[in-house]
Amino acid sequence: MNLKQLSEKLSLSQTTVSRALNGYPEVAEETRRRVADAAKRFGYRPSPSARRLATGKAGMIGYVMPTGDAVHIDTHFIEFLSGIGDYARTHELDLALSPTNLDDEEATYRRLLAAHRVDAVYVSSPTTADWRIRLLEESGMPYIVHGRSEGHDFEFPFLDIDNEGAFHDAARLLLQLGHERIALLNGNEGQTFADHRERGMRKALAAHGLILPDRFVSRMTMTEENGYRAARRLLADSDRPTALICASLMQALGIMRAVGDLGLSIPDDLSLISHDDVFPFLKPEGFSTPLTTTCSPIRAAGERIAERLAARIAQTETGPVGEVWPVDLIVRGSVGRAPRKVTKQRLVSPA
Amino acid sequence: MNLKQLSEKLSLSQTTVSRALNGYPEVAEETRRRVADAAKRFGYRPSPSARRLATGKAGMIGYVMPTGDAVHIDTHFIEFLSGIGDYARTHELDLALSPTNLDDEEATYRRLLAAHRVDAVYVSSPTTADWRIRLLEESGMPYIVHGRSEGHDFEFPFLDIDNEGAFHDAARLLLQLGHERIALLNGNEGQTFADHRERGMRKALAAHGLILPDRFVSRMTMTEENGYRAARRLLADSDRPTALICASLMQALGIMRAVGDLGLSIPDDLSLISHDDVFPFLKPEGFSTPLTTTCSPIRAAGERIAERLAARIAQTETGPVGEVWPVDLIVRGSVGRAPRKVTKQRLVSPA
DNA sequence: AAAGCTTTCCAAAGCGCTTTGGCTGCCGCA
DNA sequence: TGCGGCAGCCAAAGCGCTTTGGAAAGCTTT
Repeated sequence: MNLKQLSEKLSLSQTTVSRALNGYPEVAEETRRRVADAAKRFGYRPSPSARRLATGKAGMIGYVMPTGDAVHIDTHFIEFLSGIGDYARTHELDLALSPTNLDDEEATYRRLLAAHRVDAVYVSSPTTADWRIRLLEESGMPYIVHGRSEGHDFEFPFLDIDNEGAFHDAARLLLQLGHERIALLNGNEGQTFADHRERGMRKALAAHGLILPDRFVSRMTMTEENGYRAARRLLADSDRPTALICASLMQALGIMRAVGDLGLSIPDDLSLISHDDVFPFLKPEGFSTPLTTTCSPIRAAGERIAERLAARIAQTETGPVGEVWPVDLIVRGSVGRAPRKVTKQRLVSPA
Repeated sequence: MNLKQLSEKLSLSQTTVSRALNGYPEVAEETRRRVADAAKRFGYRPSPSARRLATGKAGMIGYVMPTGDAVHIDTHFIEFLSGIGDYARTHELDLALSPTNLDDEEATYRRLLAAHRVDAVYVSSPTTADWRIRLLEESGMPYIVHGRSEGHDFEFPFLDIDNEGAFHDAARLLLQLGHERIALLNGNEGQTFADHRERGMRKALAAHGLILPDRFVSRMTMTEENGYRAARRLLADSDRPTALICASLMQALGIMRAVGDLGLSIPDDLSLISHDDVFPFLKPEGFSTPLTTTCSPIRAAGERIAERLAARIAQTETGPVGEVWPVDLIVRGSVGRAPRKVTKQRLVSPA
C-alpha cells in the first residue's frame, strides 16, 4: 500500500495525506484523524527510499568503527550502539557502520563524508585534540561527540557525563570514611574521560590536604586482566591503599579476584568504588559484595545522541551544544570505614 | 554531479550512461570506456536513494543484534561485522543493525521482515532447530546462516567451517603424540558448532579405541575466566589430562593462566590446542609459548557472507547452498609428546 | 536491392514520496 | 455588496535513477 493508493481510498490528494501524516499545519484536524486511522488500518508504511530521494536525506547515521590491530574491542561499544538503535528504529533512521582498520581511519572518514550516504556521524572515545572532530567540523556534516576533547580552538557539540564530578564524589566519600591512601585504576593515556576522572579525584584529595602519589595511579586498557594485575601490584605493597577507585566494572572484577587471591576482604581490608556504565549482563548490586558505583547508563547516552543527531539533521539543534550528564554515586556494601591499621601478618597471608 | 549532468557532458542519453556504468551489454566498448573515464574524472557517484527507489531494493543487509540481559557480548561479533562491512562498503550495500533485547527478538525479526527495509539478513550463532531460520525461510527474505543448525525439515543456505574436521585433526595429532587423556573445553550447550567440535574429537578418539569421559568435557561461555576455572578444576585432578583442546583463544588465555598458577608448563606438562577465529588483537603465534591452533579467519567469513547475500539479492544464487570451509591445523610450540607419567610431587606443587 | 538482423543508442515512463504554487470557499470587514 | 484574508485542499513538478519500448544505422542474407 503506497501513498497514492491510500489517498485514493480516502478520496484525498497525495499532498494532503502526506501532510496529514507528517504533521504539517495546513490540514484540518478531522481530516488528519481520518488519514491517521486509515493509515493504521491499511498498514501503510512510507517507503524510506522514496522519502530519502525526495528529501535528499540519507536517513542514516554513520559510525566509523575501528577494527584491526591494537584496537581494543570495547564492551561499551555494543551497549552504546544499542541505545542508538533504540532511537533509530523508531524514527526512520538507520545505523550504518563503516568498519575500518586504524591505518585507513582518516580515509574512511573522508569517504564517508564525500559519499553523502549518511546525514550525521558520531564520534566516540575522543582523545585529546582529536583530529576526527576537526575533520567533521570542517566538513559541515552534522555530528556529535560522545565524550569531550580538549585542545581545540573551536567549540563542538558533545554529550558527556560528569566524570570529574563523579570521581570527586567517590573520593570524597572514601575520605569521609577515613581513608587516606586511595588508589586509582584509570583508563588509557590520552582518553579525555580518564583525565577528567583523575582530576576529580585529585581535587577531592586536595580538599583534604592530600595528594595522589604516582604509584597509586595507573593507566590501562580497562580489562579484567589489567585490573587484576594492577591490584596485585598495589596490594602487595607494604603501605598498600585502603581504598581503590576504578574506571570500569571489568577492572573491578579483576580487583576483586586479586583481593580474593590475597585472602583479603572487601570492605574490611579494602574499600572499592567503580564506575559503572550499566551493562545488562553485569550488575554490581548482584556481586557477592555489592559494589559501590558511580553510575551512568551508557545505553541511554546512545539513545540521547541519536535523538540529538536527528535534531541536528533537522536543523532543530545547531551550534556547539554541550550536554553534561550528572553521575549518581550509589553506595553499596563495598565501602566501609578505613581499617585501623594494616597488620604485617595480613600482608603476607596467602590465599 | 548526477546522471543527467554527466550524460549531457558526454552528449549521451541517461539510459546509455546508466547502462554503460552498470555493465549492461547493449553499449559499445568504446562508449563504455568514455563513460567510465568521465565518471571517474567528474567524480560521479550514483545516489543510493535514487537507485534504491528505482530498483525497489533497499540496498541494505540487516542483522538483528541481541543485547540485554544474559547476552554474552561476543568478541567475534565485531570482527565478523568488519568482514561484512569490508564487502558492503565496496558494493553499494549498507549494514543496518537492529538492536533488540532477547525478549523482543522475534518481534524485531518480524518487524524487520515486514518493514521491507532490508534486502537480506544473516543469522549468526544458530542453535539446534533455530526458530529464526524457520521464520526467515517462510518469509521469503534472502538470508544466510553463519554456522549450521540441525533439526530442521528443510534445507537452508549457510556458511560454516569444518568444525568437526578441525577438532578431529587436532585430537588426532595429540593422539599421535601419545596423549591418551585429552580434555575438551567447549562452547555453550545448544550451539551447533560446539556439538560438531565435540563430535570430531570423539571420532578421533574412537579411532584409537578411546572415549571422552564426561569429566573431561565442559561446556561454557567462551571467556577467559571460564577457561581459567575449568582448567583449574581439570588440572587439580590426580589423573589430570595431559592435553587440552579448547574452542576459543579466550579460553586458551585462561587455561594458560591456570597452568602458570599451578606451576606447570606448556607443553612439558600439558599440550594445548585452541581454535582461533583470528582476531587482529590477539595472535597465538606471539604467545610466550606459541599456540597450536585450528585456524579459520572469521572476518573472511563475514566478507564471504556479504558477497553471497548480495548474490542472493541479485538472484544469482538460489536454493539451499551450503558452504563448508576447511580449517587449518597450525602446529606451534604448545604441543609436545605426552609426558611419561604424572608425578605425585608435581600434582601438589603450588604456584 | 529489399528484407531482416544486430548493434547501439534514445525518449520517456515510472519508482513513491515531498513540496511548490495555486485554487476554492467561507468569513469578517468596511 | 465587494473584497482581502485565511483555512483547507489539490495538481503537478521534481528527487536521480532504472528500464521499457522503440528507432536509426550498419550488416548480412537471398
